[in-house]
This record gives sequence, C-alpha cells and structure tokens, in this order.
Amino acid sequence: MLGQLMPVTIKEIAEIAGVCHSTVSRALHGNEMINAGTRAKIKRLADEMGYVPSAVALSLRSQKTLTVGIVVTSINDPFFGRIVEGIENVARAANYSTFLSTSGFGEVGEREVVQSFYRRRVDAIIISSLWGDLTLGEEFERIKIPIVLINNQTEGKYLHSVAVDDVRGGEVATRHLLELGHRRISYLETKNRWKSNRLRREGYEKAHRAASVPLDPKLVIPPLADDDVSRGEKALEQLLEAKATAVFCYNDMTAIGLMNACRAARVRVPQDISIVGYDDVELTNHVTPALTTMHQPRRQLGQQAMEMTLALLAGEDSVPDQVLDSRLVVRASTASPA
Amino acid sequence: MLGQLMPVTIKEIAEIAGVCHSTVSRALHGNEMINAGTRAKIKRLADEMGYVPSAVALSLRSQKTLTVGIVVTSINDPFFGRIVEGIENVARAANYSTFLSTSGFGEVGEREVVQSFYRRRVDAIIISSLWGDLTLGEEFERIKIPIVLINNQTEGKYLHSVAVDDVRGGEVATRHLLELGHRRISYLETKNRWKSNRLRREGYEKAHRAASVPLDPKLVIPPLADDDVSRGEKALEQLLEAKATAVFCYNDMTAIGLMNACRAARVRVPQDISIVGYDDVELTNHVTPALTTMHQPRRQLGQQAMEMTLALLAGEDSVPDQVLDSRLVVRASTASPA
DNA sequence: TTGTATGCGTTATCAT
DNA sequence: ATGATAACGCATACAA
Repeated sequence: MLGQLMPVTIKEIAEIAGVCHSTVSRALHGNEMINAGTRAKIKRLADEMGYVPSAVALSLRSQKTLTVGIVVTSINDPFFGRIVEGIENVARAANYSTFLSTSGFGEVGEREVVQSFYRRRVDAIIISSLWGDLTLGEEFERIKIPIVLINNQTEGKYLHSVAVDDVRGGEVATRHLLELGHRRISYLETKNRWKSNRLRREGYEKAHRAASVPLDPKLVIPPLADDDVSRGEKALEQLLEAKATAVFCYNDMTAIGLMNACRAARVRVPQDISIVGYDDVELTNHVTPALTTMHQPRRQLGQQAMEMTLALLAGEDSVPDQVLDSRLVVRASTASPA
Repeated sequence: MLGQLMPVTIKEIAEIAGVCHSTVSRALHGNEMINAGTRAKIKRLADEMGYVPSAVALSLRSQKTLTVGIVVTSINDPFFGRIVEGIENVARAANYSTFLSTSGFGEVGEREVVQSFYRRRVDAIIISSLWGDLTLGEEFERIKIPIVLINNQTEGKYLHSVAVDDVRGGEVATRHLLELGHRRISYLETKNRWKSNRLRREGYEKAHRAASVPLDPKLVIPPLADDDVSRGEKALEQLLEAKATAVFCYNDMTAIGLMNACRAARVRVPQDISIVGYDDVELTNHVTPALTTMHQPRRQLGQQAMEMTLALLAGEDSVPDQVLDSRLVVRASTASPA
C-alpha cells in the first residue's frame, strides 16, 4: 500500500545539481568556502526535494547517536511521569532523543532493556528503577557509557546518581507528627525499594531520638502486599492494635490505600489518626482529606539527571552526584491527637 | 571480560579468530553452511569479547531501524501513561524500540517532533496528541511511513487510526443519568480536543432525543479555563444557575475539579448533583465519592495501535481502522435526583 | 567452506 | 572551489 519511497539523499541531490555529493554536504553545512551560487542552488534544491539528513548515517560515522535510554519500572506510575518529562525536556533542548523502556520490577527486565539500549548504541542511560543490588554491575562494567541513576537503590560507587535525601525526608515527615504532639507514630514500610525504604525509616528513627521519644518496634509495619495501595489498605488492623495515633507511609499510594481502609472502618482522618505520605503525587490534592506529604521534586530530578548526563557526555571531569531536598507539604490529613 | 572503550566489532573478532569479517558475520547468523569448528570458535570468541551487534550499522544497511516514534501531548497525563505502556509492551515483544516525545499542545511542537522522528528514520509513528486539523498533513504526505493516530482529532482519511467510540460513550454516560431520572443534565465541554468533545456532545444529545427529553442549550457549559481541573472548578456557578441536577464532564480531571468546587460550596455529591466523568483514570477510584465514569481501554488503545503498526510494517494490504468501545463504570458519584 | 568486494548515507581528508 | 576516496559496522552477492 504505502510504497516505501526512500528518503532523499545527498547523492540524489548531487546528481540533479550536477556536482559531487561531497559538495552537497559542504554546501548544506555552510561553514566551508564554497561558491555562493552553487551553495544557493543546492540549498534550494535540497529544500525542494525535502531533504532531511539521516541520523542513522550520521550516527554510524560520528559514533554518537545523540540518544539516551530511559528505563523506569512503569511508565504509568504517576511518580515516573514527571521524571520522564523532565528528562525529555532537557534532552530535546540539547538535540537528544530519548528511548523509553519499562523494566517491570524484575531484574531480568532490566538486563534486557539495558542490553537493548546497548545494541542501539545510546550515548547514555538514565535509570530510575533499580530493583535491588542486582548483578547489573557486570553489565555496566562493559558498557563504557555514562549511566545516571535516579533515586537509586544500589550501593555501587562507579555510577552517577541524582537522588532525594530520604533520611532527611523521613525525619522531616516524622518531626511534623511529633510536633503535632503524637507519641505513637507508625512507619508503613514498602517491599520493592528496600534502600529508600531503609533510609526513610532511618529518618523516622532519627526524629524520634532527637525528640527523645522512645521507639516501639511494633509500630513499624512490614509490607503486607505487593501493590502500594493494597499495602495501605491491609495495614489498618495492625495500626489499631499498635495503638498508633499517626502514620508515616512510605509513599502516597500506600497512604491513600490506608485512607480508603479508614473510611470503610469509620476511622476518621485526621481526628482518629493522622496520615503522612511521600512523593506528593498529583492525586494527593484531590483525595479527601487532602494528604499531607513530602514533596519530591520529580521534574527537577529528571532535569538534573539529564543535565548530568550532558555534562558527562561533554567530557566534564567532575560531575558530582546530586542530592535534592524534599519538602513537607501540610494539608488536611494531619492534626494533633485527640 | 576485557572492557574496551569502543564496542567490539565483527572485524575485531575476525582479526583475533584469523578469519575474514564476513565469516564472522555468517557464523554468528548461523543459517549459513559453515565449518562447525570455526563457528563454535567464533561464537565463543564473540561471547568472550562481549560482542553486541550495532543496531546503527544494521539500520543503515537494512534501511529499517526497528523503531517507532511515539508522540503524546504530555507524558505526565495519567491518560497517556497507560497508552504508552500498551504500545511499549507490544513493541518490545516485536523487537521494536520506542522513541518517546512530547508535543505540548501547540502544533509547532508536533511538527518539530515529527521532523525529528523523520531524521531518526523511525519505521512508523504513533500519535496520540493532535491538537486540531493542523497542516501536519503536508508533513505526512512526504513522510511515506505508516502513521497511526490514537483518538485522533483530525478528519484526514489518509491516516490510520484506533479510537474509542466517543458518540456512543457520550450516549451511554448520558443515558445512565436519564435512567436515574435526571431531566436537567449538563455537559461540561473541553477546550483543546474539539473533535472528541463534539462527538461526546453528540452522544449526549442523541441520548436526550432517544429519551424524548428536551435539550436546553444553557445546559451545555463551554470551557472556562485551559486546565482540566480548573475548568471543572469554575463551572459550578453556571451549573447551579442552569438548575442542572446532573453533569456529564468531558473527562475525569474536569469532574474532579467540579467535585472540589462542590465540596467547597457544600453542594453534596451525589445528593444535590450527580457527576459522570470520562476516561476512568486511576484517580477516580480514590476520590470521595468515587467517580462514576466511562472507562476507556487505554492500554488496549496503545496495544492495538502498535499491532496495527506492525501489520502495516509487515506490508499487509488492508489494515482497517479500529474503533474500541468504552464502558460505563458506576461508582458513587451518581444517584437519582432528590 | 571461506575470502573479496560492494553499498547503505554521511563527513572528512586528500587531491586537483 | 570542488571532485575523488575512505571510513563508520554490517550483510551479502560473487569469486575462489
């Protein structure tokens, strides 16, 4: 049906113009000394014929593709949407294109994706999805291109990263509850992002120590489900048993699940229990009551990651890891205990 | 093992193996008659050296890049997330990679993106973002590759498309309200997607005619803001003036904006006013009351689009446009009028 | 069975 | 000022 009519090449332009293809190349590039007449003629011709240079050929020759691969666990997750947006904006402004790929949660998916990016000869890779301290290390060892991790979950030091200070985040969130007067504050853990989970819990503990409020292990609720929302929904019972008056949740979706459970059980938020989330997903503004949460600068996370990538690509010697700050957004889901 | 700066090429393997590079190529491809010994040796060598073929070189030679470009207005919009996910899954299974790019809402962004994809020599383009009946037509005219539109907003017939039946969707949503006993039902319009807006309104009118309920032009509320949510928030006053007892909103985000306004004004949903959204974004399940809405099979939309693309790429003669059905999801935001 | 040569589209280094 | 030629990495038609 669609006759794959081939794109115009400089060779074809050259033929019609009655010159050599290298002349066309020069004319189009402009920066050579070339007869003004032929240059004009060739430019006009190229325009008429709808010439668009082949990035493929350019890539082969220059050994640079001007592409970066992005891997996220799920493109649907509202958390990643803004990150990708941030990356894409900076990338586009720098004439880079982005390959997007999802890895799911398994390590296998990640290897596959990285492998595929390597075949494509992307100039760099930005990853916002590491599942654990996987063996992807070897993979990276061989692939000598810049790799930037966003909120990375590994300890490897050979990689560049931009992240939010999770310890501080957990600390600020918890302090907010302490300052409201809460003394029995729960932390609701997650399953699949063990590092940031640990850091936020560290912050949670740190805040308690700073306020000289004793920690009760019973108040740390381990993950009861895979899915973020269900995890929150299933936690209510344990929270009540532990007599918590406030909860700091690993992320917003878990907090929202918990809120659902509270509504169903006629537990009032924030009168009976205060809830703090993490991420500040759009959603948090639209639930009832609006959720108090730690705002993560997600768009900026993506932008910084891409800017670091560009710096690395430009061969800059020292591209320091970035640590961004999250900030508390107080809404309606937290209050002083009864 | 030995990580070198540049990726390994068949030439390098050939040198070490003491054979010609074409022999390596054949050995790696397997389907040629070749000495079993040398094949094994070469394969082992390639493995040891960490050889990964260059997709760039392959593309140049084969004139196929095994890539498709995706353009959406915003990657952050929950509506597009699932669509992209659907595309990506099918694409990856078929060994295609996806370039992702956002166009914003202007036509300029779209041209730019399509242009960039063309330079990259993508094999096809999937667009889920057309702003109007833009002049992108010429652009497509020249680019002789398959283009698949998702929920397209243009009338061009030279393009392929997969869409949800908006007329029927509007009709079903409205009928639901009519069946609940409502007689003054508003339609809340949108701004930047005039075609589907028109179609949903058509469905809205059709349902009224089918039920012999007179239409009141005052009940159709034109867009009062650019942003989806604000549009909903600003509409309440006019709704009350028009004495509407129910509202069919162009999409979920607008419906949620309206719900916010209702809460602020102490207008009870659904007791005082029933609200129906459109899209069934995740969010709708988590607002209070949970939103009744038209479910769009977004993931399937993406999958179908990519499958159509693959069919077109495979040279299939007739690849019919797809029209998917949306279905009503009744939740808590609708009830019979007082 | 394997080596040689060619071309994909482009830029760059030679010549002329 | 411009033409000829090589090179980027790979697959393949043709020769041996």
